[in-house]
This record gives sequence, structure tokens and C-alpha cells, in this order.
Amino acid sequence: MSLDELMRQRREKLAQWRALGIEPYAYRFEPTHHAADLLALGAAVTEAPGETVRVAGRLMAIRGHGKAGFAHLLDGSGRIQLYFRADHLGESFRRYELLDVGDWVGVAGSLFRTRTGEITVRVDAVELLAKALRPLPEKWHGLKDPETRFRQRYADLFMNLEVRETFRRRARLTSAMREFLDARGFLEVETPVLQPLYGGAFARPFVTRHHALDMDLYLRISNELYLKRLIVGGLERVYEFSRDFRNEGMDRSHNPEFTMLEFYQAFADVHEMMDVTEALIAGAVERACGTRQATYQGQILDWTPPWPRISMLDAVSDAVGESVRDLDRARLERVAASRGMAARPGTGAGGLLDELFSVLVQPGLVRPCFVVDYPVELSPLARVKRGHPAVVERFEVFAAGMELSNAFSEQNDPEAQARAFEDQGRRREAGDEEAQQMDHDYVRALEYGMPPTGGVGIGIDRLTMLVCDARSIRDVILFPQLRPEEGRAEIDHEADEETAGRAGRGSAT
RNA sequence: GCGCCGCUAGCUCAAUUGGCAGAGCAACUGACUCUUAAUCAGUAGGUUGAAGGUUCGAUUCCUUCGCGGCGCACCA
Repeated sequence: MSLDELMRQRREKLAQWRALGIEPYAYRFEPTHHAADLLALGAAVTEAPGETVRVAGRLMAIRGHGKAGFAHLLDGSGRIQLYFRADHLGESFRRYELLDVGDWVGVAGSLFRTRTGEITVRVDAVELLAKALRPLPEKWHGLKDPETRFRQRYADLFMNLEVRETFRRRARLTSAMREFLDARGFLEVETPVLQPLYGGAFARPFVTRHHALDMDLYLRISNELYLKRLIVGGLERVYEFSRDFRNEGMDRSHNPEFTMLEFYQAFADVHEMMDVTEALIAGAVERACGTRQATYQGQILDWTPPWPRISMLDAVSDAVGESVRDLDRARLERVAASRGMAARPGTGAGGLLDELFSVLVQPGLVRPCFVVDYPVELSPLARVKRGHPAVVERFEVFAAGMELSNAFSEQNDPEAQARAFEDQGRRREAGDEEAQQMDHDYVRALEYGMPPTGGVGIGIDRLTMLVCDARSIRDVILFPQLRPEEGRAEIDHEADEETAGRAGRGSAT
């Protein structure tokens, strides 16, 4: 039957409710229990009716038997069976007959156990809370189509209950992190999403337009430089769950907007931040999963500290079978070439090392670990390693082959920071769109003096993937980015018209 | 951006070499007062993602486009 016809039938029932003098979209209902509470209560129930209970939710199945009927009601806690009888409900049995799968109802009744043993509410009274005009997906196979699941996450959430669990886990993970940081004296802060300069990471930004100021603004790719300004201001320990935006490709581990936890601690270096990070993450994983040994795609990831600490120089040297610890560019280029990896022009020794690392080492980093000793040229915001000026005091956390976290002993020498920005500026001029922009105000802040500081960023979406055994970042973002359903051509057309209507500026790219 | 795969009823899926587009569930009608993928009898439901082409005839073959999935590339 066509969707139009199915919806027409439901609208007809809606009219019949109104004909009974009942408003099909109620204003309130007061449940006394959730379904899960009733199942727990019902464990003690035998045959005799117990106290009156009130429960509300969405009808997920109706099984009619003439003058009686069963239904399953789904609420935020789970399912409970309802039993309707004509001789028990009298006149209002008519209400039961007007119910459809998908309707929101509130019922009052008493608990009993059916002949087959299922804890059930014998309904004394039923109220319609909201009529569902649209038919639900099929009861047995459910809603599978990934496109529909992402576009209509509301339907995904009531058809696929494990999806609810994913987002509950995500929330437990972040609240555990907040509690951990709050308990250690960190202050949760909020910094600008709209930034006149973008910095703190290498990425292409989204550009937007402020009409009153007549200027372009960038959606932040990172909040790092703002948090460190707060350290300059003396807040000493700050954190923010930052929605960041990067105008890049999308795949299993990248969504254009994603969530990063960044935290900064005055007087700490990268070594101290490693200890903090592994304690923070291990505790949060334990809270989210109930264990520190979380299964991911068939492998057990053990988050129990301490995690191995691996030097990038050692790891790549081991992988290629000769030492590249001296970061000799000619040697690295030869090693890369021998593995069929063509160095892009302008790539320095550090870039080559990083590429070798990404291909040869990273996929094998299954268990959570720290990678340290990053080449200085890749890290304009970090301090050089004491006694080893070719690398910086930085770590990244990897697990299941995925990068989860990035941290350093923060650069607090304003002149060194200015030189690093200038170096980035030269790369920009050479065509590197992702090179960072000179931020004079940030340098000015450092000129007032920033204490030694350790800073960490953790990719919350990716960590959630690992904790929820999700293969795609789309599974852990409630509304992942998709192209519009109507199709791109139409949208482009509208956008063109709008741009054409504006005075004097094309779109910035 | 490139490659491969997919898009058929509200949902989940079929359809042989190109030959009348089907099933289950959901819906509707009837029977049924402890069912649970309820059961039984019946009914209805389609612009096969869109446009174009080849053909007597296209869900099927070709082209373009849209959306999605996977992989690669880009990307920390």
C-alpha cells in the first residue's frame, strides 16, 4: 500500500479520536514507572493483580485477538507488554481499537504474569499521547538502510535500541572526563567558534560571513590558541569540549564537524601529561564500558595504564631495517623511494619520517600507546626536546591503528613561537593551504609570559568509536553530515542565486 | 576527486539469456478474550532513484545525473 494511503488511514483514525471527544495530542501524562522498573517489580508478581502503575511510551507491536489484544510499549528504559480486554475496559476498548503501531500512549493498570510468563500490564485506562501518522519500519527486520538510519536518526533510535546504548555510552564517557578534570581543579571554559584567524592545527577551514562587521570569519579548526591565552591569564588549568570544523574529505574516521577535548595544565610538561592522559582515558573507558578491556572489532584493547611509550624514530628505524634516527633527508628519501613512496616536492626529513610512520607503523599500533619524538618541523606549537633539538616534546596516542590524541610541552617562548609562525607563513606562500597563520595577538599574549604548560587534545568521536565498537564515525555522531536528500544540483543553484544577490564579494575559497 | 557496489511496495528483500514486477512483514475487511515474528480467510498497495538512448519489448543493456556504502587519494 502506498505511503499516502497508509497515512490517509491513520489520519482517518485521528479524526475518529476527535469524534470521541479526545484530543489525540495530549499535553501531559504522569508515569509512575518506566518499563524496566515494571519488569523488576514484576519479578515478584505471581498471578494476583498488584498495585496500579502508570507507564508511557511508543507502541511497537499490536496483536489483536478480537475482544482482547496485546501490545508492546517502548519507553526510554525498554519494553513492557500491555494487555487490553473488552470486558475489563468497557467503552474505552474502542480506544484500543483505534491505536496504531507507532502511537505514543500512556496507560494505567496492574501488573500480572501471562500464562507464558511474561510480565504484563493489564490495562485499566489508556490515553493517547500522540498519534503517529507515519507507519513504522518493519517489526522483524527493522530499519537497516544506513542512509535512512543517518537521515532519520529519530527512527533509528526507536527501531535499533543498540543505537541508544551507543549514545548513552558516549555521554558516560564525556561525563567521566568532566568529573576527572573537575576533580583535579580544571576549569571548563568556552572559547570562540567564530574566529578571525584559524590556528592550532593543520587543516582547511570553513569560511563564513559576518554582515555587520563586513568580514569573513572562520569556523574554528581548533581552540588551542585560545585556551593557552587563558593560561597566560593565570587560569592555570582549563579544558573545553570543542566542536571543531575541518573542510576536508569525509571517511570512516572523519566528519566535517567533530568533538575534541582539549585541556591545558600550567607547570606541567609532556611527560606529566602522559600520566594524566592515560589515567583520564582509562577511567572514562571503564565508566563507559564497565571494563578497561574493551572489545573493538574482535580485538581486545586493554586501556589499563601504563601504556607503552614508543619513539617515532625507533619505530620507523625498526620498520625499515636501518636507523633513521639522525633524520638525514637523503637517507629518508631513499628509504621511502625503495618502498614506492614518492616524496612530494618540498617535503622535508620530518615529513618523510611521518609518511613512513603512517604507512609502516601506525596500522600496527593496536593496543593503546604513546608515540613520542616528533620532528620539529611538524610541530610549530611545541617545544623542542631537551637535549635533542631535531624533535619536539610531543606525544600522540594511537589505538586500533587510529590517532586519538595529540599533546605537547607547549611553546612558551614568544620569539621562538613568532619564528615558527614565520616559517609557516613561508610555507603558505609556497602553496601549503594548511600552513598556520601568523597570530600576532597570540604572540603578544606569550610576550606577557606563559608558564611552562602541558596541553592535550583528545578526539572524542574516535574514542567513542573504540568504546562502542563502531566501525564508522557516523555511528557515534547523532546527525552525521550527509548531502541533502533533494540532491546537490538544486542546492547549488539556490546558493548561486544568493551569492549573486550579494554586493561585491564572491565566495571565498 | 578516483574506482567498485547498491538504489524495486511504508519496511526487509526476490525477479533466469531483455519477455505480463513478486514474497514476507506492515495496512485494510472478517473470525478469534493469555498472544508474543499470534493464527486463519480474504483485499488492496509500484513513475523499479531521475533523465535520455538501444530494442517489437528494459528492473535487466548503454550514457549522463542524484543519493548512499566500501576502498583509495586528500587529510593529523
